Amino acid sequence: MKKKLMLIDGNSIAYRAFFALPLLNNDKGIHTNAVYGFTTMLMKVLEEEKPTHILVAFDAGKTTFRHSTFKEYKGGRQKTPPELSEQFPFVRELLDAYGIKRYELENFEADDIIGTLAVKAEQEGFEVKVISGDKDLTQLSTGHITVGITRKGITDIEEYTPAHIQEKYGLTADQIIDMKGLMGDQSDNIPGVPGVGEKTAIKLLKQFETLENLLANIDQVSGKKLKERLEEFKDQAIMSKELATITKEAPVTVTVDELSFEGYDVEKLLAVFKELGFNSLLGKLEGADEIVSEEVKEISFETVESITEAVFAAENSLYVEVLEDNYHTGEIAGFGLSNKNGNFYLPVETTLQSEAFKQWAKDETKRKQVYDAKRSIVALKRHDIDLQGIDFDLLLASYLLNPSESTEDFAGVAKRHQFTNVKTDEVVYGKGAKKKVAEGDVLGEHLVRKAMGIADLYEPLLKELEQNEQTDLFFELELPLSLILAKMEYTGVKVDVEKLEEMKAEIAERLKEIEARIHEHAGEKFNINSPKQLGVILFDNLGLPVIKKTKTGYSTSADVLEKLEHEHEIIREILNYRQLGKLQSTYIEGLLKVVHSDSNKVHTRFNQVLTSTGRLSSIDPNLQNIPIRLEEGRKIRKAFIPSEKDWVIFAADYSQIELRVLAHIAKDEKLMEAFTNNMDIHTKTAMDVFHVEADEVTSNMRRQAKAVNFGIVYGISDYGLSQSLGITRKEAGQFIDRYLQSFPGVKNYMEDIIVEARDNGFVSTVLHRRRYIPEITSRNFNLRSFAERTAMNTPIQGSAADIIKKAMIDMAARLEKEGLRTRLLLQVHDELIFEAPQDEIEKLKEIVPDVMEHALELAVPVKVEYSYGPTWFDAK
DNA sequence: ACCGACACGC
DNA sequence: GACGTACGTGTCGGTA
Repeated sequence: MKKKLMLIDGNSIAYRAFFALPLLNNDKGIHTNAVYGFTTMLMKVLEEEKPTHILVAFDAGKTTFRHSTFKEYKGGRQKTPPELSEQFPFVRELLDAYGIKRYELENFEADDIIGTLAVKAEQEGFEVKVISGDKDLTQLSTGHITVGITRKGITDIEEYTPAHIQEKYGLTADQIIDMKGLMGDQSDNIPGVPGVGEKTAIKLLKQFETLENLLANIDQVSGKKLKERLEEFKDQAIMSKELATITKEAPVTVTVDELSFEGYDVEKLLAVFKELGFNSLLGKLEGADEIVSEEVKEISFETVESITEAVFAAENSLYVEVLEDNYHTGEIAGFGLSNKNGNFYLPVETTLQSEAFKQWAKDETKRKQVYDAKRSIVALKRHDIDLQGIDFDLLLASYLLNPSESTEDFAGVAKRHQFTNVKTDEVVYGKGAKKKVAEGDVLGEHLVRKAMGIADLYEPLLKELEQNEQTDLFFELELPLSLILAKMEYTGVKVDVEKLEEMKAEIAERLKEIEARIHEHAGEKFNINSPKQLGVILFDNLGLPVIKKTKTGYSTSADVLEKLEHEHEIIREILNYRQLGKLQSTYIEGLLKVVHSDSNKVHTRFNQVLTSTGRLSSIDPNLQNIPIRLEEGRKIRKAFIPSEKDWVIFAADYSQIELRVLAHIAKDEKLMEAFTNNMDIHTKTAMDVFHVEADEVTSNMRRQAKAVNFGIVYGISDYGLSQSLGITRKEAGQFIDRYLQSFPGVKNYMEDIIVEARDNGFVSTVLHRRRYIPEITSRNFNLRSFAERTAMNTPIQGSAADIIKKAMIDMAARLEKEGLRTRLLLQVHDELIFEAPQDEIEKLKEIVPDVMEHALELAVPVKVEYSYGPTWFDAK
């Protein structure tokens, strides 16, 4: 096996981790963010690189040999924050548990240790991988030494090979130090030549190759000022280069062979992870599963073969297990039940046939606490069992307490709330192809533990909700909504399969023709769906100009192709091919795959516990992204039809709900006035941003205003806006500034909400939905900016989600009250789609807008538009 | 089995 | 001055 040495710059990675992550505390009040970041980075690189040898190098003491050259070296640096210093002993402890050697050397920096060992190892035939957060290290890169520099956060690593350096800077790795000599390095207090930055340095080095050669030929430099500067700071440049040069001859006392890595000691490492509170990482430790799973305490439970009323109590924690993700098709595997009578395992066959169970299930006075109410309801409903009286959903409660935490498996959710007496599903059932229902007692015990977990967490989670003022949000909004969603999903949407088959045949024909023409243009056959092959055809063979690159090659995305449209006829064909191909594979074939053949219906699943803003998502099939924008795609909607003869599809959507919410939250006078007067909001925005009258707003101005409004609603950056408008970032930034000047109330809101997020650590919606935004205090500009946009955007998007959710609940109640047969089928973020009997249309025209518009009262009017027809396509 | 590129909706 | 820039779902090709 090839020997591979990994050299990690310990100080640098710890620093990066510390500044990239929010200040985490473990339960003992020790800060752990740097250790945590260090660990995640380590796990990732061990997994990816599989090194045979490793060393983590640290800086030793304050002074190094460089200080004798320049006593100000690294001067002006801020003191290491105590919150970070206190973490270093834990980093060392962590490395020891990993069985990774660490090393420091008096008078030398970690860089020098790494440089020296890298060269030694390369000479001994090793592949060498260096990991640091400091770009200086890239100078070490050679054919066998690759330097990985952490990018965003700490686990995203950019690989610097000589080729990559050449591509990025147009320089060789050796020239990196010449560049540093010229431009200096503020963080190390290396002066360089004042006025010379990266751009100038690269330009000069391309011409003169080395600093020495440049300084010997200053007369050939163009630019008077530059010449003078180089002349004046000649010595300083030489010294700077010297400071930036990593020595490859440090008196390192370890040999490369001593650094062999034998793999970590699982038990030791587990102990360290536990001490630090790294619960989320426990599961990622290979071999840890067995150890973790051994730790659950013993429980006793009873397997109930024949159910009588006596097993149930007034309050019951019930866990319904469906192993498959898709509970519309997957079967129930069993039940766990926990109440004051004891802990019970109810095997699936007997339970589903038990009349006692059925009666208990539908008795709403018998209270049930569950995990994932919607899943439980639908799974039971398929067996004609009506589950009523649910007054707690652990999954839903946990989501409301922190929507950013993932909710993949019971054990993970429970553990977050300190219930650990349950194994993960993966441990019990296995994963991937090996996943299967556990046998009798093993299954029983697992399900009982889950029921016990629900029982255990019921009170504490209610209390937490109460403390967050989220009791109403839980009981009045999300829990009732889950019942409505269950019904919608179970009802399903009827699909015109014949229509889809027709479209499939027609599109297949057209695709074939386009494909032939594309191959004709290209002069050869290739896979048009492969961006890689397409890139070769367009940019290598046809020689079209390269607009954008991805990290794997040429970009062939639609925005790139649109810019090339006039360069070659093939482009138009490819765009058409893509459009039709998307329709065919995702929407026609994809939809046909998930149609239930007995009913010709699709049963999506709405994920109620996924997004951090409070929106729903939809899968299997995703019915929230059915095409509408382009006419060709919109036709897909013709295949969505009512499930009963002579019924119609009735669709109602909120007009500009997010911007109305913004007007409400920000109390912006002009925005409120615009909505009160029922103005076209994009035209109004254009008038204010461009300072023109209504009749002077051109279509282009309106288009730009619309994009700005879009940006406000989705929290995009100036860069994002520049991309969508095809303008520069600077211009986009100016647009945003002008917008904010035009709507000072909005500007104030944006400023205030950021302060609020910083003070509280979270932002809230009108119905007290929360989203924590720890990165808001990050010292990393990117993370912080992103967090700020999140803080601005979440209350807007989240409150809009609150409103439509409330409308769904009110709507269900209203339909019930009016005795209508109309059924709610879908929610698509700002619209509700129903199927309805013809004779209820007139009634719906009145009540649907009424209910939706008054779900929550805002400071501005809320407007709903509706339409209906024989298919979803016609409801436009 | 997983990742990146791409494309659809809001 | 660079960083890398709404989210969620699904398909495909390419590689493991």
